[in-house]
Amino acid sequence: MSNALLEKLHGYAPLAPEVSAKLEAIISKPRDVPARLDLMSEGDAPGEMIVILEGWAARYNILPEGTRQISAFLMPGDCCDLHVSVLAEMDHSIATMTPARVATIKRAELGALFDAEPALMRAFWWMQLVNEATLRAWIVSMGRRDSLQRVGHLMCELFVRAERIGLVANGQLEMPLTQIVIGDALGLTPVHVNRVLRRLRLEGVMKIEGGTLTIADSGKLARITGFDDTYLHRRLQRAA
Amino acid sequence: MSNALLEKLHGYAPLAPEVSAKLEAIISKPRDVPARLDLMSEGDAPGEMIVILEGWAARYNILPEGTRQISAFLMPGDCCDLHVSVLAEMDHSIATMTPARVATIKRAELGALFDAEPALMRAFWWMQLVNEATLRAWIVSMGRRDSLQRVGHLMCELFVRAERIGLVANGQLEMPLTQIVIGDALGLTPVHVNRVLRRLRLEGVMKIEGGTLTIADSGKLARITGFDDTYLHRRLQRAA
DNA sequence: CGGCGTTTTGATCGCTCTCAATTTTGGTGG
DNA sequence: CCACCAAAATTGAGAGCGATCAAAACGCCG
Repeated sequence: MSNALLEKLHGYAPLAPEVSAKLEAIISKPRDVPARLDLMSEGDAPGEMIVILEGWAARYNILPEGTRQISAFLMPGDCCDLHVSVLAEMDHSIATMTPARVATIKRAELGALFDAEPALMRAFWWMQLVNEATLRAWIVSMGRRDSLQRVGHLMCELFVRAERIGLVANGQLEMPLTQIVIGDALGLTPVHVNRVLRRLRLEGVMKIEGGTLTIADSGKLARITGFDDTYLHRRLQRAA
Repeated sequence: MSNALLEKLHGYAPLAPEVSAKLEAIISKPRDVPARLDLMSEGDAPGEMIVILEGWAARYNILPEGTRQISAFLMPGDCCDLHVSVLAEMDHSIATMTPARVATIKRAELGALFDAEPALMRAFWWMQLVNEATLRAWIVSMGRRDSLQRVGHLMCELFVRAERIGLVANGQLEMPLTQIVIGDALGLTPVHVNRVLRRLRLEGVMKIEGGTLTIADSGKLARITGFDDTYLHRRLQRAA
């Protein structure tokens, strides 16, 4: 409850209380950051690992033509680069999409804790695997789904992820992403995102209204978009 | 020389001879597999880690409509899922694109070796990071580049990767991918891939002829596609 | 209340898909 | 070595999805 990261890891693989406590001990004091702030910039030497505790962020690249492509959304409990610190410099940037609360973990301390607590390392590995699977799902969307399916699929993903961390209430999710941002994530223009959202709304599938996402007919939405949430919550193998 | 994986790891972070030897010791005897064979299928419980020693493979998903989306190409030295074995089942398939020679490593043995040789684990981590960066670059291409840039960018990536493992001779690369496969990777129809390749050929930028890729004007190609190879070969940080 | 960014809607353009047919290539068996 | 076959490459014509350009309405924050 007190920490979105702990909660998330726990959801992957139950952690002993003393392990949670050890992890909590090396997480820095949270700090608040405003919306639209770069947490890490392309070209930076990666420093400490950043954890999102509240709010949303996104990984993105700016192309020579000035267009932006978002390749991932980060929600509470997500980490900005578990092991990027072995690299010399970032190949993309990460910015907050909303005001956010973040904390940091020193890589050396996390590494030491991994050595002491293999279960923790396994939990982080799983998190990393889910991230990778999400990247692949993104590629599938961009390559083989039309605009209606793309928008719907992304909303399905965000909804399921939000649900898992307790951000969904009454079947509704606070949706801080503008249509511009959604377009930057899906390779669409904001104008077209708008038309797609209207279509989904008029067909009674889902709507974004007043900054709130409501999925009216999840069955129909899943059918339209081909959404299959298994890539987000695969179970751990029984034995090591 | 004897093993593409060792060679690749060595390129990332020089390994002591005895470490290489230990790794080599747990790699199974290579076996030959024909082209278009699934090495792993979606839904399978992941077993041992597979290493490509010769030939090309690809990760892919089949969508409900029957279309295929490829999300990665695997070349000699690449691994089919370093840590996927913590998951219950594969969320995608991997198939050979050419006749190939592969070997396997038992996860438990690799894990034990990681514990004994941190440098080896770091090398594998780096490999994993490059894979992730490649996925992100793929997303950027799909979202923000037109067909000409997409095809050119993919060829740049494959060329650089092939170069690094000694597959390029006289500025030429044996290119086993059909236009159908290229289309499945880039979200384009084979017909359009064909037209794009013709344009690139007529403009004297690059050509695929007789199963061989030749980059005639790499500067022009990089300019057209916005290719920046830093995501493929970032240097390790000096100190831990 | 003013201003700016976002959302919304309309009209038109163009890149890529679709459908279709032909040519070329590579592999196989006689 | 040649005939044959299937798969891949190539080219053409036309359609459609999403982009672009433009403008108006809305909402939020100072």
